[in-house]
Amino acid sequence: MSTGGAETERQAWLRTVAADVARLDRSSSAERAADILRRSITEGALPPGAQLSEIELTEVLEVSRNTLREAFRLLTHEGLLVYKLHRGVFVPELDEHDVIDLYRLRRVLEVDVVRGLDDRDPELPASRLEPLQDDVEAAEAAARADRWPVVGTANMRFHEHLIGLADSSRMDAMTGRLLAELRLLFHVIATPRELHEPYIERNRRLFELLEARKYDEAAADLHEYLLHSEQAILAAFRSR
Amino acid sequence: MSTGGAETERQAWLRTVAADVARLDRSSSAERAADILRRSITEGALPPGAQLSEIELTEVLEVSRNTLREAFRLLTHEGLLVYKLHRGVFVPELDEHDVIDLYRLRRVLEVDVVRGLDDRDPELPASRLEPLQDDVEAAEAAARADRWPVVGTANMRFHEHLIGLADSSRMDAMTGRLLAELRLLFHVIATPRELHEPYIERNRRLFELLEARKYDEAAADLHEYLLHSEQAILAAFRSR
DNA sequence: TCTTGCAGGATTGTTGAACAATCTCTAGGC
DNA sequence: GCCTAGAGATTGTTCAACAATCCTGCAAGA
Repeated sequence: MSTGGAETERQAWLRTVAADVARLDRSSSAERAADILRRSITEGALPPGAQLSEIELTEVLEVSRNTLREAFRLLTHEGLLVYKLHRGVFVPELDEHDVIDLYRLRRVLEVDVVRGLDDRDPELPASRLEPLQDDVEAAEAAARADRWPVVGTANMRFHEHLIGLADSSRMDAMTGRLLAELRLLFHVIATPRELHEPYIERNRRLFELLEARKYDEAAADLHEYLLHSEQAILAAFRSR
Repeated sequence: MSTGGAETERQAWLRTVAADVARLDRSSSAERAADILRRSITEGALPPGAQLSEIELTEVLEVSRNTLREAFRLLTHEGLLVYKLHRGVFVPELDEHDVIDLYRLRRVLEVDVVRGLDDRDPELPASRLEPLQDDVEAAEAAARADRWPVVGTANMRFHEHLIGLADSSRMDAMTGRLLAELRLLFHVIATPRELHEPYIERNRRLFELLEARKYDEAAADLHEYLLHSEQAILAAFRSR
């Protein structure tokens, strides 16, 4: 084995270790509290418009008010909570304008990632697509089990992994935020099946196009896909 | 004056008042502290890699540790500070990889905004371009006065206002973050003149293309512009 | 000489209580 | 019925304290 080969291997190992360390380094209390609240919000236990009382949550989460407020700040900057000065924190109520705004950004970012794959194709190993395949299959399995919220989660993860192909930490962060806000919208829609079912098949087709390295075709497909999804949500929104 | 005209005028006024109120309603202590720190960082008083001591800053800013930590959180989510658990907050040290990442996002967002102006052209009043013109002229004036950091600020504001044409609050937020991080990069570069001078002229050309509603041409120009800027920063970065 | 292990000091993480500022809601006056 | 005033509740901010963790320097051993 050459020295160069050993060096890159060592670098790769160092990277995995660094990732592990970063995972262990979670700021504990505040972030743990934020994790619990995040799940409560994205899973709909805390509906849009709900107010989060400080004293109540300090008891439930067993953290001090200061730490709880730090958790609030974290979630505020993820778009999952909004502060109203001297009135408290609330789960935001998004409207049609937000749908349009969110989807505009999704289209810009996701389509650009797919289109950009052309340039970096040679260095993109096929294994990078595996997470996408897993997500597609997870969605299909959940659909067979009639578990539509799970389908929604798998579909979201598909798009997260899609963005991940760009190797851009900032795009990942932005996408995480966008998808979290999108989840907020889902909860005002009563029919999760109609909302998620069509995209199982579309995600599979998109995955197959990527696998075949037909990136331009995939980008065009994705663009139309997101327009379709936006219209579906807007329609559901208006008729509620 | 027609009723419709008066109505939009009134709406515009309401918007400015709302903005003023929002400015007064700032969460005071924490955000005020964050404002001061933000300036210190973006203007280079706190160089990349510097650690921010809590006890020291509580004395300087005259706020409690808790409030200061809240200010830290705010700046952390703007990308201007990074937390290291049990070690403190630091001004991040960006590298070439970050330059590439930042510029990739700038290109995607800014070019898309300009290209998208085509669709909403009829409803885009010419007055919307005024802030851009002001920025161009501010940069030109500052250049004549040989004040290159001011030129840099004006150039940045030009791009902020450019994104503002999209009327997307989320794009505005993202751009604010991206440009703040970009400022961080500028401070490792010793020659502000070479860094900012070429773009005064390019911004003016871009503005004139927008004024002439040649959006496709403007988008192509902007794309090439950002590639050029990225290369300039990368070059300055490597030869430091 | 270099590494390893161990205090000691310094800094951050978290808590709880306290008070000031602001909002909400109810009661009373017109 | 509508407006105003004040009580009560909630948030904004501070302070002091303690626990947990990190960094530094020094001594012991290979």
